Amino acid sequence: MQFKVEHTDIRSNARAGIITTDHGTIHTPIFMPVGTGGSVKGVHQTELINDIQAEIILGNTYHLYLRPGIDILEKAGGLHKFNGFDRPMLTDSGGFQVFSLAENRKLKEEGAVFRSHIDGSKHLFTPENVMDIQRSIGADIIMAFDECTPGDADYAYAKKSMELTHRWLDRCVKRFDETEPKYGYSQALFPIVQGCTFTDLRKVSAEYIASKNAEGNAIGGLAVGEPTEVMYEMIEVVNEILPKDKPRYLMGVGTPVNILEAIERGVDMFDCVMPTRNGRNGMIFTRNGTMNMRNKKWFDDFSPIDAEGASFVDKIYSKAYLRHLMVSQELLALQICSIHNLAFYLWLVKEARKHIIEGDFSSWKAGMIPVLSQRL
RNA sequence: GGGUAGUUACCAGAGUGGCCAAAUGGGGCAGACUGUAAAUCUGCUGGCUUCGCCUUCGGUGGUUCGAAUCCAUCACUACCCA
Repeated sequence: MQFKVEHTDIRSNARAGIITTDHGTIHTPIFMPVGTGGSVKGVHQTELINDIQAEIILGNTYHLYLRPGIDILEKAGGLHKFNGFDRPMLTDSGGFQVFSLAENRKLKEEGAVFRSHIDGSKHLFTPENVMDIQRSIGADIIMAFDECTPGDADYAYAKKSMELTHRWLDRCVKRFDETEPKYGYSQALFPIVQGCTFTDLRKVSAEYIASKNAEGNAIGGLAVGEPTEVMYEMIEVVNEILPKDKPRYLMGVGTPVNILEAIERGVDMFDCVMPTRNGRNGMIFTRNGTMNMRNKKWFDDFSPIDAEGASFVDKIYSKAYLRHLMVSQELLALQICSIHNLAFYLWLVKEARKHIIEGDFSSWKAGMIPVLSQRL
């Protein structure tokens, strides 16, 4: 994997770059649609490529390990072969599940003992086997196994948790270096900064992560309950330290506004379930604000879903029709909303990139922020 | 023509003397959702000048301190017998 910064904004830390992987190039800043179980829910590969123009998507170690299981993925020849997406992919390590499945897991130095959300069976994730699993899944970018510290953790817990993540990182790196890719193309390992909402911990963590000299670096443990302003502050603190010549990935974020704010602070990569999950729940993001497609007010609005939208669904379907589909619980509603939202997110980062290159990112962003959070 | 069962809020359907503005489900309205245990979850859903008041349980008239609940009668619906 290679990364090249093409342009850096004059007034901010925003930058435009290119990541090159064996499965193709990624133009940053980029948004990565989340396909936890090997599929971006409700969206075909052709739509991802042609309509949404996704350059990279995510998968999740925890979910893929539980189902279909690593044997099947190896037999398939890796996730790319299995799901038919021939572009770059990234797998999360399962670290987030250590956080989100908190009631069903136990943390130890060795790793995390989980109970499967599918059948209740017990499993152990260690930095070593998580590396092995991600070798078998075969994503282009794989993530270190971390503990995603809750946003409201106290200092003592946050410190302990961060230190555990660092020790786990060392073990991840060791195992990663000892092993080879399984399918003939290279994989990059990204470590993850933790430290919760504490500036000094974030600094310590960023320095530690930077010292690993990885091909890219991630910021984790944000947008997990802390105030938005604190999240921005943490991004600033961390990006001050993380190397400029490596891509920075802000994990799990976020709203369109969050993304522009983070781009301004030097983040290059994003992923979030929001466009797909909220989409399935009837929320549509547009460059003019958001709409709840279940609301009565759309019932006789026959205008296109999004007249300025980037995707084909925006023009061929009306708001009234989409509301009807949503209210009727038609599967097509979920697909339309997911495709629209992902296309919008990809449009947003592409537009940001364009303005970074053209040199007017800050003023463009300043104009977008108030509009994006409007409620239509 | 005779018999039986029934008629409850937008719909379906509990409730059979006071704790009933009335369970539950659906529908409707609104909100939430940030490295996906999420096509999910949470509120509200008779009216009002909302610590209270008013109007509702097919219609009307009774019994009772008190009725969606008991009685009479009328109307309608379903099924059964002719």
